[in-house]
Amino acid sequence: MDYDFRAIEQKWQQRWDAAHAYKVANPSEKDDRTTSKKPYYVLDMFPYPSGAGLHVGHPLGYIASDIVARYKRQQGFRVLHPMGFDAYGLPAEQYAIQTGQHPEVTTKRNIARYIEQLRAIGFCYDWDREVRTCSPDFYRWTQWIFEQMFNSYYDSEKQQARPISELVSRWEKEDPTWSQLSEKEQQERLMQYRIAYLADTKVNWCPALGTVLANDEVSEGLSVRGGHPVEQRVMRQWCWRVSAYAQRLLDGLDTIDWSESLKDTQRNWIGRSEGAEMQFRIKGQAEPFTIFTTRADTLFGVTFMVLAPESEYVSRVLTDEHKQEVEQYLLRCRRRTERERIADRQVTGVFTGSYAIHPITGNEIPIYISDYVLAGYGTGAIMAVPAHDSRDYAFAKHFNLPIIPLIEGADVSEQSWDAKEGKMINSDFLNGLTVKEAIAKMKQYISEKGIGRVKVNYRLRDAIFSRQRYWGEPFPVYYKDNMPYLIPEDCLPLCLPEVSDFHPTADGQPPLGHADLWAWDEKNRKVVSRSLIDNQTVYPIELCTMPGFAGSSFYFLRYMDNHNDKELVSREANRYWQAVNLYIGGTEHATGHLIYSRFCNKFLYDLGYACEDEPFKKLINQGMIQGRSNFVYRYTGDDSDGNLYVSYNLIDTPPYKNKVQPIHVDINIVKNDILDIAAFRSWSPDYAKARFVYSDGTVDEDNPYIGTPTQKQYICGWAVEKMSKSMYNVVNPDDIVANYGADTLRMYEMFLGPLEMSKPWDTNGIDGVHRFLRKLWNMYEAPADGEPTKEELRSLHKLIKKITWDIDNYSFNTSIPAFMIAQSELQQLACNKRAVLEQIAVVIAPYAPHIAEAMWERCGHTDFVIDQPWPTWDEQYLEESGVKYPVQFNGKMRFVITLPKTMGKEEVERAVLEAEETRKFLVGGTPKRVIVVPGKIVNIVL
RNA sequence: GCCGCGGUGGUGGAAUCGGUAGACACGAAGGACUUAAAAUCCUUUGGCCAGUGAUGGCUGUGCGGGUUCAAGUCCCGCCCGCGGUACCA
Repeated sequence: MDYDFRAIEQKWQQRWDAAHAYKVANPSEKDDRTTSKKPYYVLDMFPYPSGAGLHVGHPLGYIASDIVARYKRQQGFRVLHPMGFDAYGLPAEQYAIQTGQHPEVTTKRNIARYIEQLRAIGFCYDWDREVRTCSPDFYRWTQWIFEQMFNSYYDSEKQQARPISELVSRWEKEDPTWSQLSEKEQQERLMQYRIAYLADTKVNWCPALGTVLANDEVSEGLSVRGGHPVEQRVMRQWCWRVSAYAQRLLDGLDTIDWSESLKDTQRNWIGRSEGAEMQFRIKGQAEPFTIFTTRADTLFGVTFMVLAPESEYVSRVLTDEHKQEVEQYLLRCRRRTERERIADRQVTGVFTGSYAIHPITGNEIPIYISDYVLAGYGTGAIMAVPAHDSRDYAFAKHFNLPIIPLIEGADVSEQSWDAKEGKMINSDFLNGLTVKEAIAKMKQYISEKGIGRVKVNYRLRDAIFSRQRYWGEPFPVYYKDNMPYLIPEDCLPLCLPEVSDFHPTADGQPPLGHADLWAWDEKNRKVVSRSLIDNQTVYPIELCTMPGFAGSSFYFLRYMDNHNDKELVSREANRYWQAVNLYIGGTEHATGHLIYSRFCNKFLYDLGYACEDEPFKKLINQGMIQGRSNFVYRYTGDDSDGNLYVSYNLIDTPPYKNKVQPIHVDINIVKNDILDIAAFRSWSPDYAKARFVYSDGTVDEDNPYIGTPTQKQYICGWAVEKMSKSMYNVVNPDDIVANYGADTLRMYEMFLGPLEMSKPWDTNGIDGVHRFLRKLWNMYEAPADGEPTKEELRSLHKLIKKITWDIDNYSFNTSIPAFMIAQSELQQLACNKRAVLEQIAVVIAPYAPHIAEAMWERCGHTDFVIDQPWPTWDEQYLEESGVKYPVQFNGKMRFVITLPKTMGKEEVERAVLEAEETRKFLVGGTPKRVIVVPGKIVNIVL
C-alpha cells in the first residue's frame, strides 16, 4: 500500500485527540517529586498571533522542542509542554485603527488560525494548558503581579524585594520626619522605593504609534515595530525597577546553561562598570557636584567638565553672561530626535561660564554642556580627560582646550590613548605606577580624603511600563488627589473596557479616555461610569495599559497551574515543576523578554511565589529561517519595450550586461530555479506580454515551455533574504503539510541544518526526505516473526545509539541521515523482522509521530507508539570483530587494513609493516617512526 | 568602533575528544522501464593531471603563518559575511 500520509496523519491526530494522549496532569497532592514521575518542562517562546499566520520559520524551534518533549516522555518523564499566545500588542491595534475591527476579534481569529496550523504539524501540546495574555483569567495575574510590585521595595542590604510595609514601619520607628509628612507627601516618598513606581522619566515617544516605547523596542532611533521615528520626551510613566536587580541578573547568568553569546548580550545590556564617584566644588558655591568615572587614575589630566543638557546641575552653573547661549543650546538639544543625534555625530557644546575646582590641585576647570554626556548614566556629569578618552579628545580639539598626557610614551597629538596600559606621568603621587595600580591607589586616596567613593554603575535602566494604547492589560490603579491607589486584589481582574474609538482622544489622552465605564467607585468596590467621578468616592482609573512584556514575563509559571483561580500558581504545582528545563526561542528576545522575565521571576522568588531564582535552566536560540527569493531580470536597454526578460545565466553577457533589473518573482511559480512561464504571464497583468531570452540564448516570443532540458528554459536568479510577503518568498507550513505531510515537514526542518544556525528555506531538498519516509513505509508491508540477524541488530542498535546521543545533544539534524542509513541498510538486508521494525517505529516517533504510529500498528499493536519506552542499545551488537585501520604515510591516507580487534599496539604495528601494500608505499626506505592509535589509525613517518 | 556567530563541492550540510574531509540529501549528467511523460530504479558526480581501462598521482575546508606523527578541528595574524550594540565616562 502506498504511503498515504494524509490518511495516516488525520487518523492518528484524531486518535490522539480522542484519547487525550497529550493531557498532562499535575501529580496529585500526596505525590511528591520522589514518588511521582520525574518532571520535565519543555517550553517554546509563545508567539504573537499575527494576521499573516505561521510561516515555515516559526515551527523550527517548536519541532525541536516537540522532539525533546516526546523523547523525555518515552524515557518516563512527566513532560509539561504547553503552548499559548502573546496576544496583546501593537499590530492588532494598528489594524483596528485602520479597519475599525475590534482587536479582540482579529486576535481571536488569528489565534484560531495559529492553533489550526500548529495542530496540523502534530505537536504534543497539552491544549488544556493554553494561556492567552489577553484573557481576563490570565491578565488578572498580570495585574496581581503589578500590585505586588507596587507594594514592594528593594532592600539593598538583604538584596531582595520586601513588602513596603516593612519600610513604613522602619521609618515610623527610626525617622521622626515621617509622621509629620502629609498623606500625599508620604505617598510621594514611598513612590521612590516601590518596585512598580510612577515617575517623570525621559521616554522614547513614538508620535506615529502614539505611545511610549521601551529601550529594547527602539533601534537606531526608530520603533522596532513599524520603523517610525522616536523622540525624547519627559512624561509621567509607570516603571519597573529592573535596575535594582542588575547585579543579580548579572550573577545569575553564571548559573544557567545558555549560549555564551546570549549571556554576553545580556552582560553588555546590564553594562556593569566599576568606577568612582567624585565631588568637584563649583567656584563660588558651597555645594559640590558629583561625577562618575572609571578612570580615577586620570584625575590629574582633567582639563574641563561636561554636563548632560538635561542634568539638574545645569541650572546651578548658569551665569548671566552665558545664559542666552546656553539656553539656545538646550533648546536645540531638546528638539533633536534620538535619530538625529545618532545620525549626526558632530561635536557640539557650550561653555557655561562657571568653573569647577580640582579637588587636589585646586586649579579652576571650565564647565561645559554637551549632549555627548547622557543624563541617564552615572550622574549625568563627567570630568573630561581628553588625553585618554576619545570623546573628550574630540571635544577638546573642537573647543581648543588643553590636553595633558598622563601615560608615558603615549602620543596624543593625533588621537587619544584610551587603553588602560602604560605607566603614569604628570600625576603627582601616581607617577610610575601602572594604570591598574593607579586606579586602585586613587580610589583609596579619594575615599580617605572624602573627595569621593568607589561606585558601581549599570547601564541597565528601569523599564518603562506604560503604553498610551488600548490593546493591553489595564493598570489596576485609580487616582486620588493625583496619587495612585490600587484596586483591591479581590476585585481583580479589572477588565479592559469597550471604547468607541481606538485613536487617542481629542485632548491627547490614551484611547481608554473614550471609555465610559472607566471610573472606580471606592465605596461600592466596582467600576462605574466616568460621569460619576466626584473625587470623593468615585475616582478616575489609569488610562494607560501595560506593555507587551507584562504578560510574557511570567506566563511560564502560569502554565504549571493555568486553571487555578485562587493563585498565580499553587505552591505544590510550582514545587513540582520548578522551572523550565529547556526553553527554545529566537535571539530577538535577548534583551527584552529574557531580561524582563528573569527580573519578574526573581521578584516572585523573593516574595516566595516562585521556588526557583532563574526561570530558564537551559535555553537554545533557534536560528532564523530566511527566505530564498527568486528573481527575473527585465532588460532595460535603450531598445527595450520593458517586456523582455533575460535568463539568469545570460545577464552578465552582452548585450544584456549591466542592462537588467532584478525583479522579485513569486517562488510558487518557480521550481528548481526554472520559471513557469505561463504562470508568470498570468501572475500579474504587468507580465502578461512578457517575452524571454532563454538559457540557450534564443529569444522566444510565446512558447511557454517548462521542463526537460531539451526544451527552452528561463533560469531565475536567487538570493537569501528575510522571509516576507513583499519579497514573494514566504513558504507556508500548511502547504507543505498538504503536499508532503507533517512528518516530512518535521523531518525536513530538522534536516536543514543545526537548530541554532540561520539558514534559508529551500524546498528543493524536501523530496529526498519524503522519499525516505515512503521507502521506510514500504518496509512495513508484512512484518514477520523470527530472530533478527546480527547485521539487522547492528543497524538497529547503531541507530538507537545515534538518535539517543543526538537528542541528548540537541543535534537533531544529524538524526535524519542516521534514519536514512538504517533504512537503506535494512532494505539491503531485506529485513522484515517485527522485532527490528517495531523498534525503528519507537525511535522515529519523536521526529515523525504519525507514520510511527502507523508503522507500530502494522507491527500488530493496538496501543500508542508515543507511549513506548525509549529503547537502550546493546554495545555487543555494535562490536565488530575486525577494526578497519586507515594507514597513513606522513599523514596521508593510503590504504585501509582490517585487523582483529584484540591486537595490541605492537601487533598492529607489526601487521601493518608486514602488509603487502606497505611495502609499496615505503619504496624501499625504512620508517622513522610508526604511530599506532589502537582502534583508530596508523601513521607511518618516513 | 566594540561584542558575538559563521566561512567546507553547483546547493543544504556531515566529520560529536586532533585521527580515512565531503556522510546523507538536493541538483546535474548518463542509463533502464515507457508509444511518450510522470513516477520509480541503477550508475557517475570537489578540482586538476595521467591512463583504453581497472586504477594511480597531485591538490583541496576564506587567506597567511605556526604547533603536531597527524589540523576543517588547536594557537597567532588577517580578509569576508551575518547578528547584536553604541557618545555608557
